[in-house]
Amino acid sequence: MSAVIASSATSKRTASKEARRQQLIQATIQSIAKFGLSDTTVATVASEANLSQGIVNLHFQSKQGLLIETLRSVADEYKDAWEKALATAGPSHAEQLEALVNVDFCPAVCDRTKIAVWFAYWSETKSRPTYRKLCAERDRGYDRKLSELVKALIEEGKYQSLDADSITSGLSAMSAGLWLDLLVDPRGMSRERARQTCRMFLCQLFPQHFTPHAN
Amino acid sequence: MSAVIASSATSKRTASKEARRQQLIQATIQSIAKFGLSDTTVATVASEANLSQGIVNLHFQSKQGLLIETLRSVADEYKDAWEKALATAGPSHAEQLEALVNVDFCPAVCDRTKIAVWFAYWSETKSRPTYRKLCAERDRGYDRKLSELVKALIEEGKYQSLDADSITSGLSAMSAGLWLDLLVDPRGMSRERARQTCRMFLCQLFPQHFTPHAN
Amino acid sequence: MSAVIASSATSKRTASKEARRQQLIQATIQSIAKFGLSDTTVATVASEANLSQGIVNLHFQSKQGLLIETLRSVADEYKDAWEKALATAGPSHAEQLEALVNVDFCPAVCDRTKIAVWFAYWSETKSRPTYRKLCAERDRGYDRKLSELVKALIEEGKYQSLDADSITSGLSAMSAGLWLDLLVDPRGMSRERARQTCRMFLCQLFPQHFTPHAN
Amino acid sequence: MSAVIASSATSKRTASKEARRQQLIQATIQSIAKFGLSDTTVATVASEANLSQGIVNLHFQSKQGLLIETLRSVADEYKDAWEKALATAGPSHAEQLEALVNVDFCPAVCDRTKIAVWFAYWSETKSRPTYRKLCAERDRGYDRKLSELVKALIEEGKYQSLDADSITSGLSAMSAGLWLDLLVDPRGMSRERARQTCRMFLCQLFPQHFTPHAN
DNA sequence: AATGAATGAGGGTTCATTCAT
DNA sequence: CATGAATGAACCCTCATTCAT
Repeated sequence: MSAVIASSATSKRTASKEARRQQLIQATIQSIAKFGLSDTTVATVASEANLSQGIVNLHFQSKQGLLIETLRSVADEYKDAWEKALATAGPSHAEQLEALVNVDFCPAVCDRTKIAVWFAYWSETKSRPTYRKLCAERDRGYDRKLSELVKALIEEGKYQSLDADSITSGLSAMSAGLWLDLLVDPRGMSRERARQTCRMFLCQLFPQHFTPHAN
Repeated sequence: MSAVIASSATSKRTASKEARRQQLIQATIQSIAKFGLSDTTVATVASEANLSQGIVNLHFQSKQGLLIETLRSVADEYKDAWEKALATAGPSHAEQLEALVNVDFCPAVCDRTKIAVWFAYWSETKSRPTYRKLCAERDRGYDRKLSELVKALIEEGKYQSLDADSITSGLSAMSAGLWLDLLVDPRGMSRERARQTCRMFLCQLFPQHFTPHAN
Repeated sequence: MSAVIASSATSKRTASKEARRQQLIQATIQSIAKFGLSDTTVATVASEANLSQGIVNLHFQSKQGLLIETLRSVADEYKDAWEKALATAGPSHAEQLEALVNVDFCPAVCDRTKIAVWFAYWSETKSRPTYRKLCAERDRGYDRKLSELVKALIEEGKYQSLDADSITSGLSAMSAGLWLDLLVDPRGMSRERARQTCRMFLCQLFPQHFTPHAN
Repeated sequence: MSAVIASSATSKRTASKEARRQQLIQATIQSIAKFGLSDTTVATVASEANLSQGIVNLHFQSKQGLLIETLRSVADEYKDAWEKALATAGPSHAEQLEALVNVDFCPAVCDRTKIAVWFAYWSETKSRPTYRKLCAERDRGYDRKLSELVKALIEEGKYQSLDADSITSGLSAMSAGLWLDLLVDPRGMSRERARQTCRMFLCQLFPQHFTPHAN
């Protein structure tokens, strides 16, 4: 579904090239998780990938290029994940909303190394327009979908006291904040606890649609 | 209340020295906000402070020392803020809880440059034990207080369906996530909107204690 | 005989790497001789070698590493020289002793740039244990051999008034002192004069074995 | 006798000034002995003297100035010592020669910190004309006197086989070499052993004038 | 396509020197 | 006189990038 996978269907040479790029992107993710973004150098990436120094500038024009492609890769993967989750989930608005929220805590997406990458880039977003653009794209689609579903649910359930925008912002923020907990204090927070926490709020907000323990 | 202010009352020589340290810490905050942590160099800090390069190693032994003191300063300030807020607020549990939650969105604390600092350090927390320790200290006190108040409110209001731990984690996470929105997308989020978002959730969770529009 | 020459017989890649190391060591010797040890910087060495600054840390981990390898190189060369001299010289004790003493004044060893290196390191020996260790190793073998030969000659010639230890120390010291003269006042002292001076003392000490002008 | 002492007889202010200079020179000697010349900084000197940083540039124009005055001080002291020794010793040539040689191993002169200073400067003599000049002055007088006495003794004792210049150079070099031993390997060499070593050579060279054990 | 030796700009740090106190 | 905070040039070292192999 992603551009990456698509291109692997071309000639062998191109495929090999793409494989190298993926290898380097994965190594970059590992390096950022291990050493942090400031201590991630071309050398740490190459070493993580068991490849030579010069390889990065061969496949990406520069270190900056690699970093951007890495962010794009993580963002693409995220988008693929929630699009797939929505496609797989039941058709009701509640089911769709639950699927969307749960994506943030499924193993494929909610991986500590990937979370490390997200926060690394978010923290530099202010000084790097390119990062912001990529991050914003990620959020735009997700938030729009989330907003749609929240609005639908409110209408459906006549939850008159609820403000859709606040709910959307709040749920989205809660996810991000729980990710932060998973990153900073993995002992105090787990994927499962994080998921339950979100679910609890859904139960309180939409009692007609979500009930405790119903997972 | 903070060590910084207290020490400024000592001898002129010491005060001057402490003033320089504060000046450099403020410059560091500005630099991190402007350029990001990876692009914050001794040169950018010195320039931001309109001082010479050598000054950093004169007052802090190293760049690393300055960065740690900067984090400590922001963390101290945060702690001072919520302790003061609790002391100022009304005595009821609801009032105390509201005060605690609101602190995160008061101008002194919820400043975009300071938020940039928080996320910069959080994102390196995995590879830098010292950062984690300092950040953890910050959260420990706050979270404990938050947890106490949530539990008291649940008991008071007989909110039987609520799980105190989930509420605590969720509220705390929501704050952090809203900060992230303020950092990454300041146009889409404001301090006021963030505060209202949190309040909306409090209203839903504790309808007996919090009602809409009652600022 | 030396490790350097031996290794040049290995693969081209390794040889090239070893050649660079040698080039840098030679440049270091030149720099120390020209500017003194305190004024020898990575820049002066790189410039002397017509290479870039970064090269030193590429082949030696640090400047300190280069300095130590330089001392080791000079010390190894010295050891090779006197071992070879002994192997080449006639078998009699007197011939062996003469060869050993003469080594200190042969062009390969008694080069003003190398002498400059010796004294540079000797003068820092007190504060740098590594230097002392390397220098001590050099002296140990030489002095032991010198001592052996002096003792053998005393026994052979029944020189009852001579104390072997004093002779050994004295001859060894005289060589070092003559090197100093060559370093500090090259106009007032020459290799040849230095050699003759030593020889004169040998004639006086061991009249049966050494006679003037017999060179 | 030295200029330093002489000037201390002037006004109180000047005396105090001179005292500070002496204090700093002594601190410099200590620092060179402790850390080596390359690691001797204005800071180490000031610390050794328990004074503030700026003091060096107050009393000497520059660090270089202090270093030169330090060398001059040690050289002056040395000259004073041997002049005094000659004045005190018996009138015979042999007595004068013995006194001159012994000066190099008397506690006042043959101090390891001072020897460290000598070698520190000698090793930089090639790149620093000023050092060479000061060191040369020291040697000139001493060597001339030594030469005179050796010549007188040769004539007196009809030591026809001896070459005065070689003897002079040899004795002088031996002294320097023994100093080096004292500096580099203080456990293997002592002032007393060094003195005995020189004496042994004198006995062999001038048997009519020097006899063993006649301290 | 891949390597890794080499480069050199720029990083943090040291330190001789200056200067207000 | 003496101090020590402040400066800035120059140090060693790192690292993204280039290039011959």
